Amino acid sequence: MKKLDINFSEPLNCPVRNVLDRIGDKWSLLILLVLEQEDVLRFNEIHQSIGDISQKMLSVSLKNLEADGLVNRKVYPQIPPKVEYKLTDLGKSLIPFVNALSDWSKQHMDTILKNRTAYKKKL
Amino acid sequence: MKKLDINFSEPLNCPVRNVLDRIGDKWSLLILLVLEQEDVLRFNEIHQSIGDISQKMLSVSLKNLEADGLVNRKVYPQIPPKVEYKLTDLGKSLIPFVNALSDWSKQHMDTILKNRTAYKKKL
DNA sequence: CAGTATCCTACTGGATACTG
DNA sequence: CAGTATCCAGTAGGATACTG
Repeated sequence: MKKLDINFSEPLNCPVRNVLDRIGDKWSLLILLVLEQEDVLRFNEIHQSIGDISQKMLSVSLKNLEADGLVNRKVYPQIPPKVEYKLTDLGKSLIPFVNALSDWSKQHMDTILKNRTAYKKKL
Repeated sequence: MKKLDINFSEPLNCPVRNVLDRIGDKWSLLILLVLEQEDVLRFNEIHQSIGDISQKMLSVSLKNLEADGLVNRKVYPQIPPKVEYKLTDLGKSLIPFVNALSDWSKQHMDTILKNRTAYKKKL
């Protein structure tokens, strides 16, 4: 058997797994991109920007992003409460790669969709 | 409310969603990276390279990648059967972005893990 | 060798209702 | 306003056994 340089099967050791576990969920990347476009947003602003995300998932995703240090959460102690979210520098540093991926997808989306259709017909 | 350039909530219209749905699963990217390192691999070689993937998930993931046109599947009609997998040009074109993401992750993994620990303590 | 088929669990994420 | 709490359904994915 061929020996690989990277041991992909060791999740803790594997950068791909590490980045994907955070990024590969349904909403995190979307939230990062929304925050990048608007700089600072409140909870409900993100909620409405994304549209079809539930309050629960927005809350969970924001917590995860905050825990990883990708998003900053600033609470204004007032009533009614006001909370602002923005990207940290670490979060910002990830954006170019996400955009690169998004561009690749834009470029090849048509091809991929055609491939899928053709593949189904072959079956 | 602020108006966003991209409508993220339209999955079919959203390149981020499109690329993520294929990429964000547990194994697809790993398979692409393994194939990139080894050029051509048979089913069981991929299986053993990744280590902890089940036969089922390898089969499913390979089918998806093949359907999208990212991986080529070549069958040698002989007994016992022999099937070779390799990246298509489309598949290869995705690799640099995956590697970029992987590099970012390598660079910041320690920071992120520390952030997570610190965040937990705050709770 | 290269998969399928079947069963099963655990987690993701949605809907709804409630709260400081 | 900015969330929690609770319940629930669908699915991703693992274990095992089997097949051409």
